[in-house]
Amino acid sequence: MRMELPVRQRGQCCEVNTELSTAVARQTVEVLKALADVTRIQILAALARSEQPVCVCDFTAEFNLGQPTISHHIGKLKAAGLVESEKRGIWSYYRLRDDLSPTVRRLVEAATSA
Amino acid sequence: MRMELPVRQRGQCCEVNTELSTAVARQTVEVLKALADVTRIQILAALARSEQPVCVCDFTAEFNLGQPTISHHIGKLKAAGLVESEKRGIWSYYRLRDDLSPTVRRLVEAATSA
DNA sequence: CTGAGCCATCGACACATGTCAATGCGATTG
DNA sequence: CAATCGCATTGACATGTGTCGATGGCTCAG
Repeated sequence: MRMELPVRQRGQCCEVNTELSTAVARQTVEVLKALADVTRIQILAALARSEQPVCVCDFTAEFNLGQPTISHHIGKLKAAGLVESEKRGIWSYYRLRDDLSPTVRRLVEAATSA
Repeated sequence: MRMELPVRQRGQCCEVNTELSTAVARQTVEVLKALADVTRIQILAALARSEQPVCVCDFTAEFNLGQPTISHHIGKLKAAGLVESEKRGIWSYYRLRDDLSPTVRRLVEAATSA
């Protein structure tokens, strides 16, 4: 089942099929960087599962982190376009955006499912 | 279609359903961090599409980066368990591992498809 | 109006990360 | 053996990132 290793000649490299434009890659990386943190991925998993929007104080109570840190993480999720917020009275309610692109949605699902 | 915002009381936060253990999250983040770089995601996309294993010099020629930098990135992909290598003669051949867990495989596909 | 609760922002700090130049090492060619 | 090639490793540097304490603005209860 192993692939055959191609025969090479010194000083002669092969063409590489990137097939993934730098622009697209950059955009995907933006999302991946937003996901690549333990706290943020747990926040996102909670939002993906929650029936109702969640407040910042809920996360502050759940995780062992200060409130500014939670705000910072949620801000990153929002900046990446993964999360939207709605302020009512004292509270800021957050939820997963429902207009994510198919690619981003698949990434989020894969990252928060396991 | 908007979710109803729950009614809150001051000084009383709600429970949060993380439902994603810290251990699992940490493991997923490990993979996400390996993917969250423009160069690495392009390398991985090329490996995922290539019929044959690819050498380091191929990437060095393709991207506008030095050879140590490419080696560094491939090393990260290997450390994350996404890539395996085989050395023959002068060349180090790299390919995408074929024994990835379903979750990791979905992540890689979602990240390299768009 | 006043105090208290919720949250965002700012400044600071330690640490991780991407990049490069220089070096080293094994394999191959001459 | 000597020179060259492919690649990994090292050290150094600038930049990005997670965390915290302090602060300030906003809203509601009294």
